[in-house]
Amino acid sequence: MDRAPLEIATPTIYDVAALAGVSIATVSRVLNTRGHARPETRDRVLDAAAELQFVPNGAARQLSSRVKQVLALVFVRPPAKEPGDENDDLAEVETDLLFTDSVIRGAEAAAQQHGYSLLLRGVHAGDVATTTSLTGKSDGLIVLDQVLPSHRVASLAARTPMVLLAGSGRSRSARTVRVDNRGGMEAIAEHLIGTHCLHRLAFMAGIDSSPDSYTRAEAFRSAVEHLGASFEEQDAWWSADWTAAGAADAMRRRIEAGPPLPEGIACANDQMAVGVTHALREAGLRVPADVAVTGFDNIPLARYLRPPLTTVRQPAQQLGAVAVDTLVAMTERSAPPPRNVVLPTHLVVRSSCGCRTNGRGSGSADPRYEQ
Amino acid sequence: MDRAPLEIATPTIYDVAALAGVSIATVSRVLNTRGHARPETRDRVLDAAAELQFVPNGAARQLSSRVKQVLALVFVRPPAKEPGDENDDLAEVETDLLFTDSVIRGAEAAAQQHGYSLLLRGVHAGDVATTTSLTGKSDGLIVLDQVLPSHRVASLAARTPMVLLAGSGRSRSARTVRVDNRGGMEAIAEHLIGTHCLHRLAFMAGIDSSPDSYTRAEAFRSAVEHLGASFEEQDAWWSADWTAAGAADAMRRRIEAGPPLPEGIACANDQMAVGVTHALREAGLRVPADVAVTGFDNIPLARYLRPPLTTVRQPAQQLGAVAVDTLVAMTERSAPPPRNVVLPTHLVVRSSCGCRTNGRGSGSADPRYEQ
DNA sequence: TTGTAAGCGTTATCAA
DNA sequence: TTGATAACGCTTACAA
Repeated sequence: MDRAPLEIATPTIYDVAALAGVSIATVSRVLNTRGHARPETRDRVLDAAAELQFVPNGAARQLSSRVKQVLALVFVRPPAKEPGDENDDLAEVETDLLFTDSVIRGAEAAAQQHGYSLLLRGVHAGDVATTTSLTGKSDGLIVLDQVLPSHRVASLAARTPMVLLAGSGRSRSARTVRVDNRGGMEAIAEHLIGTHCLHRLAFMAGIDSSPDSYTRAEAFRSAVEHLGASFEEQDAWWSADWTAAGAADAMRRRIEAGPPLPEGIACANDQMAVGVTHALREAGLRVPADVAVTGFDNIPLARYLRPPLTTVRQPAQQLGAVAVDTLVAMTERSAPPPRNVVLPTHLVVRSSCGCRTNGRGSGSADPRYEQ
Repeated sequence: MDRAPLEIATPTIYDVAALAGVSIATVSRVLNTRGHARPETRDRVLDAAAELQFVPNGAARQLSSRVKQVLALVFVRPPAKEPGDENDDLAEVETDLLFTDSVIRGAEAAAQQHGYSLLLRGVHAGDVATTTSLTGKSDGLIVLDQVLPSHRVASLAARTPMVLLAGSGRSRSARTVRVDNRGGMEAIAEHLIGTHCLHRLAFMAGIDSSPDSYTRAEAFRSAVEHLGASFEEQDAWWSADWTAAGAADAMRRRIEAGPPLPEGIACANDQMAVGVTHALREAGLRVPADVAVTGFDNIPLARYLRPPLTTVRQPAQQLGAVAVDTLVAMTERSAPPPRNVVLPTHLVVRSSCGCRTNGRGSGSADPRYEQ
């Protein structure tokens, strides 16, 4: 308590050894509980380390042990906006990346369970240099969709453990983890057509360079046609982004173009479903009475929207977690990692498709109701 | 093209030097563009590095240069749920952490601009050990609210550059970055009382161990009383968490407890405002006609809710960015970092408070309308 | 059980 | 302009 605090800027293992009167090897062994030490020396070392508040230098440890205990996650950051209208744009960007956030969260949680930390890096699409440099700082790479062109993926994957996330799943060179987009959209199509007998359908897509968006659009279109409903070219709108605002704008334009409007609109994510609903309502149209609307993702607020949103649940956090598990398996060679993983999606039926929900009562907020 | 690819597991600077016929010192100089090299040797080195796809080992570089170019961000992860009802719980957890996600995003973006990566680590509240160990892997620490008890903060801050985020702002030992919670809640109180002449008000708080929640509750209560409206003990509900579901439950319980209900309910975040609105509507009450509801955060979907949510915008991304800027200033001693930063909040008036919004037309989706 | 010493792959300081 | 060579702080044989 009244002891003068030792003033060593940042103590090394040598300082601890000196204070405890042992060699650095002993300190290392004690601190890593490797080998056996006499209880007495053990205590001396521990005391010394505590007194100096010793924290091992990560770089040195990594260099020596050849293991970094770090996994890097690379994602695409939308290009920076002009300064000025900053705040509003930030809000939109935020919407845009909700999915990435969930993946990050899941990955971080899984990494932690394996004893790893997550190194985060947003890059511009195609930025090979920074992606590559992360290789030197981590034991393995998780690369989100759209970060690298496929030939780059191949050459990187040859040199370092790497998992490709949420892409088309077509890479031959890297392990891949993704979600069953196709199954989800087929379920939506079946529901709209089979249950609600809708015939004229449309799709609101996200950024058109995204395989996720493309796959969902394609799956929906082919399911719709296969089920005998129509899907006219005019009604395959492509919004500029994944946001509610972008979708609302696209919907307004479509409304101005004049009737006949489709009877049902499937959106590539939940935020866009919100935007579409908003625009329809502005124009005096009712959802779902006049037009049915569905989403994709099942964001937490989906069940509280009006009307509660029918959507597809995709396990975004699990996506990140599985990627980490795979990467750890590759790095530690503990178990043979699966080559390609496809996680299931589930239709979540609420009211925006036209299904009746007991608007009062606790029904609509009860997960059991939603299957 | 038809050259046999060199097979070196992971090439070092020695391999590059050998291939280029120079010393490792020269390789290092060329690659870091330090000092001058003859163009000819320069090219030889660059070619060799390219051919081997050389990527410097981060650990070695860090150890030698004493700079890691890594900033760590520590946040509290809610305790893990029991396996079993996994999916639904994940959805809730997700809601809960939106704020943290934004901070992370802002921090990552700022870090990147300074040339740093972000090391992410979720911990359980009070987990000193892992927090400390991050010290060894990074140049500085950003510690989110609730991670460490204050005496730990002090001792850690003495040993490593560190910024405390979104806390009470009371730490004497560490730099602090937070948001003007008080100003935001005062604006809400003034609006509800001054503009809408409401007299019986209530507050829906988040987790009660959170300084953010506490500060908002306190600020609202004192503003309300100062303005001559009433704030009765019975109506200071505390929901178990920050989620829509938790708030809906709390609201249902309050409704069951019987009238008189408050005329206005201020919530500590937007998600809870959604839950409160949902529960009120279940009970046949109209928002805002019967009860006004407000939020805090201004999440992207807020303007698309029904009714569009009156709330307080807080610059979550900027919070993370400022923390990083401060940390970098501390680490590089480039500029004197500010000791305590308080970022402004802004009232965003929409309709859930009782203000009229043109429900049709583009007004409600137009940011300019909202001040 | 403990200590000595050889790496780990860089950067950086000297000489040459 | 280049090349030896000494750190950097740790882990880990190998000896004692």
